[in-house]
Amino acid sequence: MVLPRAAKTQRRTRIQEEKEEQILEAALEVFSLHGFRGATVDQIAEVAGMSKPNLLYYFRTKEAMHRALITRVLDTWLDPLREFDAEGSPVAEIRSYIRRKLEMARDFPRESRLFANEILQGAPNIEDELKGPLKSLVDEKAAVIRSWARAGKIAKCDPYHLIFSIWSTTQHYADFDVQVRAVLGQNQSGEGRFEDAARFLEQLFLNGLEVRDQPSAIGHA
Amino acid sequence: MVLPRAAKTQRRTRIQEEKEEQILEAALEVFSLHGFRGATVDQIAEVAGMSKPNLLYYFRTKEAMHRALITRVLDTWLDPLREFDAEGSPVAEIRSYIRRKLEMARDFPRESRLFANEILQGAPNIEDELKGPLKSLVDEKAAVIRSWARAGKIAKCDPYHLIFSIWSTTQHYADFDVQVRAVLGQNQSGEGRFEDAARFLEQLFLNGLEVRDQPSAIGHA
DNA sequence: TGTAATGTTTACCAACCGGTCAAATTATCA
DNA sequence: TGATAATTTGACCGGTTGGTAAACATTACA
Repeated sequence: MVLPRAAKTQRRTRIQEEKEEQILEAALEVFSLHGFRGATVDQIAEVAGMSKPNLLYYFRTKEAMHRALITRVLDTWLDPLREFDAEGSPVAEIRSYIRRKLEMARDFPRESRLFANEILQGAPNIEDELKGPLKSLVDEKAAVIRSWARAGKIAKCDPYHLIFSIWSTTQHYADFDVQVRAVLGQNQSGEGRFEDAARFLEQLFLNGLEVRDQPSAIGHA
Repeated sequence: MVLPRAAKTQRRTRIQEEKEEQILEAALEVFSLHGFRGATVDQIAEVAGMSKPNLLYYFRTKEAMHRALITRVLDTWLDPLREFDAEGSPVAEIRSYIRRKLEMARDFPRESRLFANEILQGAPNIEDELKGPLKSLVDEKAAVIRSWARAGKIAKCDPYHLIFSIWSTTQHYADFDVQVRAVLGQNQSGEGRFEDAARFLEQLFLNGLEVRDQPSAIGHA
């Protein structure tokens, strides 16, 4: 008898595990580049090196593939924020958070783009996950940052917008990679690019642009 | 005789001008939400309120529509950076640049998303424009920023990454709007959101997170 | 007004889309 | 080994895609 997907109570075959991995890898490649609607099953099948019906044997629909992929990526994508430690030193925590997010942008740009594509197109499939788990996690960490600010360990600021700005600046190097390369030119596109970005972002977030000789000459509004 | 598009030497009709505007408006709506491949001509035609063949009478192909749209948007999108004035006060220039970019993210989110979609998908149609006009403009402004840093008017920093970080933080509020709303919840999704973001970004870029009482206690690396 | 250019629509096409089906092939294990 | 279940494939389907042809309607203007 044909079991299109492994029955619920049955454990997965070795082949199933391998092929599903293979498919999700290919799906990541294609979805991250074209978004959900722009990606085609044929294309994913070709990248995965198997026939379309074979692919659809493991994931019955294009949407099921996308869902599986998004869920997995979203989970690992939030790891750096989870590690954000309330007990640690604020400066060290923020610096290492920036560094980790930047490393993820460098090492997993496709995951970043997949996520960006999804959000950009209105997040039709993960709205619940954004309003649920994501919001809870951010709320929790925002409270930590706020307590640091209240204790005078860092400047007073809106913790949510701080988190947004760390997300956006770091992910920019994955999502807008083409633009970054085009602007920097070939000379600066090498490995140094990553270190330059890290150095700048640490400076920006920890020290700001203020000239240190004139402590408070620059007010705001 | 049928002239699918206005002949080169002929000036454009009133109807031509109106309809092309109407089409590009609809195209912006659809392309910005689904990207190039994800958008369909039928959909654009429906939003524009005309039949598909009629639409294709003004823009012969989907790609021509997209190209016309991207070119126009890219041009106005760079206006704020063009206004960046070498003669002005660094603090005032940076602050007003942030403010203007943020206003554009608020008032023209579709334009921002269109651009983000294009870059995200590898910028197949505007690579030349990125490496040409865009790079030139950024190079020019980066030189200004560097001269400010050399003159001690602002802290020394990589001007390119500074520009990237202003782009990313401000455009984040347009491109990732769904996520921002989900995280902030309904209470903070109103008009105050914009002002909060503006206040935070000005603080971040002009003052940094440093506590002023201990001027240089926070080193980097 | 007449008429030629411009604008619009209906009907249509070939290619491609996501997905199905039944037959063929391969792995598993008593 | 043999039989049963798991995997793979080619052929195919109805719907959608970008785009075309030609008839029809409207505008601009002498």
